Amino acid sequence: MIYSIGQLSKLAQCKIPTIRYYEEIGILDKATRSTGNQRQYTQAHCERLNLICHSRALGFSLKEIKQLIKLQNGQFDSGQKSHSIVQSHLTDVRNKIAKLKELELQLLTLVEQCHQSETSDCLCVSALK
Amino acid sequence: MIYSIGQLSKLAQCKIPTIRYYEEIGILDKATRSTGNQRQYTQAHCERLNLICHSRALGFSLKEIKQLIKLQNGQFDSGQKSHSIVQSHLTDVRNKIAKLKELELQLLTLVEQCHQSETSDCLCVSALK
DNA sequence: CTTGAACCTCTAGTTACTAGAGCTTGTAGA
DNA sequence: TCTACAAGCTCTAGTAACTAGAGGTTCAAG
Repeated sequence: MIYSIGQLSKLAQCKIPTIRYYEEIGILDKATRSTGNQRQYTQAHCERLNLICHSRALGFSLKEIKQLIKLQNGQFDSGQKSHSIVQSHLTDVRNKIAKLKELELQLLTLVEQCHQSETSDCLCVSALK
Repeated sequence: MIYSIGQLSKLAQCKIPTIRYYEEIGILDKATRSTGNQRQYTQAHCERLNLICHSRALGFSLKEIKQLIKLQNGQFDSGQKSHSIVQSHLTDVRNKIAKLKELELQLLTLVEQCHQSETSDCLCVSALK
């Protein structure tokens, strides 16, 4: 299964120039090229790109994402170093989850406020059920 | 309770130039100034800054954060518009939570792999208990 | 008063995209 | 085969969000 950059863009919900950028900086493996010099991506590229984009949307830097990719590829440094990297990411993830749950509660509070401020016009509460 | 920019920086875990940047673009209210022209921040500033920094760390853009702040200040547009903004953010938050939980699982898998690849040197498993 | 830390503004650089110009390739239809 | 349009290419430069450093001022402690 071979994808053009446009197809990959749609699959991974990631803009074409961004994909080129990721390839240029090395976080996404270089694509092979057709005889017309067009990029040819594989399913593995697609999965990698999904990981990158989701992690970016969650606030991880590209540097952090690179670390994760290395670890997922089984490229472990010394046990202690990999351990501290994984541990650090895990702590970060759990902090983000906690913070997002707080934010969720705040947004639900806003729903209530929105309902109270414009009872006749606001469909917030019914829409959330 | 009045804070200098350095104090606020420590409280909110946010760099001084970033605080200045946020004030300049208007996402953080302007501080009053001392007779020596130094910024004087309040507890309210501190709470606002916490919201901004946490939201940034979670991958929200400053534009999105501005929207949230407006809503929290009770500045509602028409009911339909505020509803769709809140709904959109709530959906985003829930998606991020789901994605983070996936990532957490992946990291826990990495813990196992790390353990298997370097059993004698790796303290991952015991450290997580 | 002196000294060093913390503050100020301003300029410019870094990271992470994003847009557009000008060109080539691929594909569908006539 | 030709034409037209969509999708691809590289390159330059701009935007968003910080970040660093220069050169100066203010503050606080000794």
